[in-house]
Amino acid sequence: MQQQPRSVRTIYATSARRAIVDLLKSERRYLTAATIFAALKPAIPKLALSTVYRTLELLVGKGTVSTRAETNGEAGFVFCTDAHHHHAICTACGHVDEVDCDAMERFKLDLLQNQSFVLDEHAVEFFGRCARCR
Amino acid sequence: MQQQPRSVRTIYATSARRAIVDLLKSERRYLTAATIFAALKPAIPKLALSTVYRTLELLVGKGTVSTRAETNGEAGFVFCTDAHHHHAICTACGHVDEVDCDAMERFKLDLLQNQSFVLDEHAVEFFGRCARCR
DNA sequence: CTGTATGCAAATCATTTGCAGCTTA
DNA sequence: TAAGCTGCAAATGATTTGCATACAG
Repeated sequence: MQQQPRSVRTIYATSARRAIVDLLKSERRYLTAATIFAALKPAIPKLALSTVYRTLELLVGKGTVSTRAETNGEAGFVFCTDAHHHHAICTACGHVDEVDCDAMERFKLDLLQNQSFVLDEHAVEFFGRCARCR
Repeated sequence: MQQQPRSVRTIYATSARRAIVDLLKSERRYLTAATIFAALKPAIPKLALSTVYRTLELLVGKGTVSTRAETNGEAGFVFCTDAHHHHAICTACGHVDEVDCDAMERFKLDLLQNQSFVLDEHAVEFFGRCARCR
């Protein structure tokens, strides 16, 4: 079940890619492809929306970016680490923080004891107020 | 911020609606509009996909059905109660169980004490093995 | 130079909508 | 009967893809 090395493909560090990663890194909240495109278009006039989509797909594959479906059907993207974690989303500013898993582990044990459900995977999103907005 | 009573609209119990609800009730796992359509088409030849969508929208509004985005971009729908709860999804059969919130409340307290994050809302999905598939 | 990435425009595909005819209450 | 539904076909809107050209290494 190993990932096949498929003849090493060199990934180029182009200006478009750098710009997209930089934006995601500085924003740290869910952005749609269209939003990213609109934000960078002025600085990079020849940028194409398809390039944004292709770059995001690449980043999600690398684990550098996490994605989720927004309520309106669009996809949102955030910069994040690839370690297992969950998102704490501020309802005031949209800032996305990562939540460590220690508390989650305790919760998992609790769930097993009280509902005898064997927890393998979980997807969690928390909505509340971050330190700055409190 | 109250919901306006908007001149009471009578909701008809049509055969198409009954069929869709019955299917969701008996399956108890995430189904896409297309899947539902394909499953009922043989029995109801004149059924239209748009009717399936319109019915699902109605059910989600009533709280009878819960929806989520599948990985391939389609929307999945499950029958469920309208009380606040979370889903425990069996990775073997896809069966969706509801998880009560007591454990969640304890988790919330834990999160506040250890990461000082004020939890307002949360969206959780658990993946594991249900009693039948264990 | 050579393998990658990009822009552009056209193609997909799930979901939505307008409208005239059909049903339910 | 009237208020709600439904099917049908066409419209929408996000995302994807083919291809010739531009660029990074």
